[in-house]
Amino acid sequence: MANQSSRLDQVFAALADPTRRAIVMRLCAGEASVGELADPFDMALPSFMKHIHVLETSGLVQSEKSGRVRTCRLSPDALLGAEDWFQQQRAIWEARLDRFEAYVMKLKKEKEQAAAKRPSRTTKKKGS
Amino acid sequence: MANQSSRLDQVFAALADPTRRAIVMRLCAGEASVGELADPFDMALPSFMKHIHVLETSGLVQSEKSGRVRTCRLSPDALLGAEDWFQQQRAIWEARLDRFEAYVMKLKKEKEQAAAKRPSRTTKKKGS
DNA sequence: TGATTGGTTAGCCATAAAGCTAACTATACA
DNA sequence: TGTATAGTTAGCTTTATGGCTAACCAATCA
Repeated sequence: MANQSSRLDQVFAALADPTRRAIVMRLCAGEASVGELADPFDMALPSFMKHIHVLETSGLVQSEKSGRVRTCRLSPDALLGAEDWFQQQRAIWEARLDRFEAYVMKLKKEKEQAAAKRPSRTTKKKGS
Repeated sequence: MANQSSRLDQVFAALADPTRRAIVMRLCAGEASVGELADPFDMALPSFMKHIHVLETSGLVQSEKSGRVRTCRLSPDALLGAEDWFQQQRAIWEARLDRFEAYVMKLKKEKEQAAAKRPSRTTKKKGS
């Protein structure tokens, strides 16, 4: 029934295509008509329009038509939303690295203390 | 012939699926076996393994098998690569905003100067 | 008014994606 | 040695994606 697919799903899916990434990059530099956007691509217009539509339903791009020309512009919110996702993951990842480092330091310290007590067992496993 | 699809394509495509994002999030907290990863999902193992494989060919995840259990870990490089892409776009976008702001300021200044010369035309268009 | 331009709709096709079941391999445990 | 566990392979189905052509509006321009 439902086309249950989150905003992030749509944004990442939109950005998974090189044509669409190129469009986004182009629009970062300023708004443009469909024709201008399509020009560099060796692709039939209807195919190209599908990409525009994907970008639009993902929320990355907005457009409006005046006269017979449709002007597209970037809507940076969706882009920032996706960027946030990365930063959250990185925060978790880095926290984990910190914990890992703390763990390694603890191991190291224990090992040093053990070595201080029994100075001859430094390289051996199974000392018990 | 060639399966010409860039690393960024693959990373974004991998992240476009909520199951795979969840796996990445889980792996941010530390490595895990396929079984542990699959547990929260109501999905047959072969289907789940496909997701792992997608993540692996995208470079986001690495895994190795010891005995009969395969352990997966995040490889943060690909994640950082994608994050970079956003930051580059944002840099372009912000530079453009700066230029736009400069342009608006210039317009404003010109308008003020025009108003100083002909004080009664402030709201009208087509003054020529 | 008639032709051009800019975009849109409709519909087709090939391939890829995401899920399933069934059957199999190989390690580990009893 | 036999059984349970952890993945894996093979093969099937349904739906989504990315491309095309052909035909069709609706503004502009001559």
